[in-house]
Formats: sequence, C-alpha cells, structure tokens
Amino acid sequence: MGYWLMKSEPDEFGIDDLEACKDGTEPWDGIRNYQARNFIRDAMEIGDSVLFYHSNCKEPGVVGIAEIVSEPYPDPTQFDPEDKHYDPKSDPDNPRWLLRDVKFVRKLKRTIGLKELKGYPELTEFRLVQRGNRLSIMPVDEAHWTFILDQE
DNA sequence: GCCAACGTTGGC
DNA sequence: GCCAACGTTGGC
Repeated sequence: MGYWLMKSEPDEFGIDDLEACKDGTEPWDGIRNYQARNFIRDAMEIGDSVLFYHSNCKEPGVVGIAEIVSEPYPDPTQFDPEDKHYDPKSDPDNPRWLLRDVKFVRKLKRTIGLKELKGYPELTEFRLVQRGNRLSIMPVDEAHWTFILDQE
C-alpha cells in the first residue's frame, strides 16, 4: 500500500470540489511533468492513499485525504485544442500523458500548513519541505504519513 | 506581483 | 549532447 501527496490549487480545484464530484471521484487531469507522469503510470496502485494539498494559495498545506481508484489511462485533455493542457505533440496512438481517478475520503479537521510542516524535525527528509520542490505528485514515506496525520 | 528554482526547448 | 533562453511553479 502506497502513500502520495498531490497538489492542487484551491482556486482551480480544491478539496471541496473533489467532495462535490459524483461519488467524490474525479479524473486527476492536467499533469504535464514526466516525473509525476511516471509515478501515475508505474508506481501508484489502486487503493493507495493520498494527502490532498492546497498550493499557490493563502494558506498552503494538507487539507484532506483521497484515494487512488483507477488504473492509469490517457488524459483526454492532451488532445483537446481548446484545453489549457493541450499537447499537440502527443500521439493519440501512444499518449504521452496519463491520469488516474481520485476519490474523496475525508477532510482533515484542520489544515496542516506548509509552514508548520517545515517546522517538524521528523519531516526534514520529506520532499515537500525541501528546497525548490515543484513536483505536483510525490511519494510519501509511511513514517511521514503517520507523523503528519498524528498532528491533525 | 515578485522572483527563485527548476523543467523543457531548440539552436548549434 | 551542451547549454542559453524561456516558461512554469508556488511560496511569500
């Protein structure tokens, strides 16, 4: 069983938006980074748990928990010229970008802010708090996962 | 809105 | 294959 952190901008798609989706489930589209793509394609498994993180907002931090509920499949937005994430170089016979469906599990009782996370010595190895981190999907060690939720 | 960090692109 | 230019991310 794996653990992940996935970032989303609450102005675009926050934890409340996920909860409001049909069955609380939504295709996690728009990933256009190869490292993140590889995690989606190769490393995630159905049933893995996800920390839902709000980025680029007033109070960045972990706000909820979600779950991976599908195998990887092609992200349709890469073939839509009208879409912000359109990628004319992606070959429909060999799609470059994949996604998985993500399902809402629950909101945290409170936001565990980035600033707070950076203050815990237990989390100095956590990628999120390391310098210049820009990955929108990253693995989370089980020990880090447990520690973070213990702070809830 | 600024800007540091970092990924990608493309000329050579 | 190098690397400068450019675009994006995301905290502040």
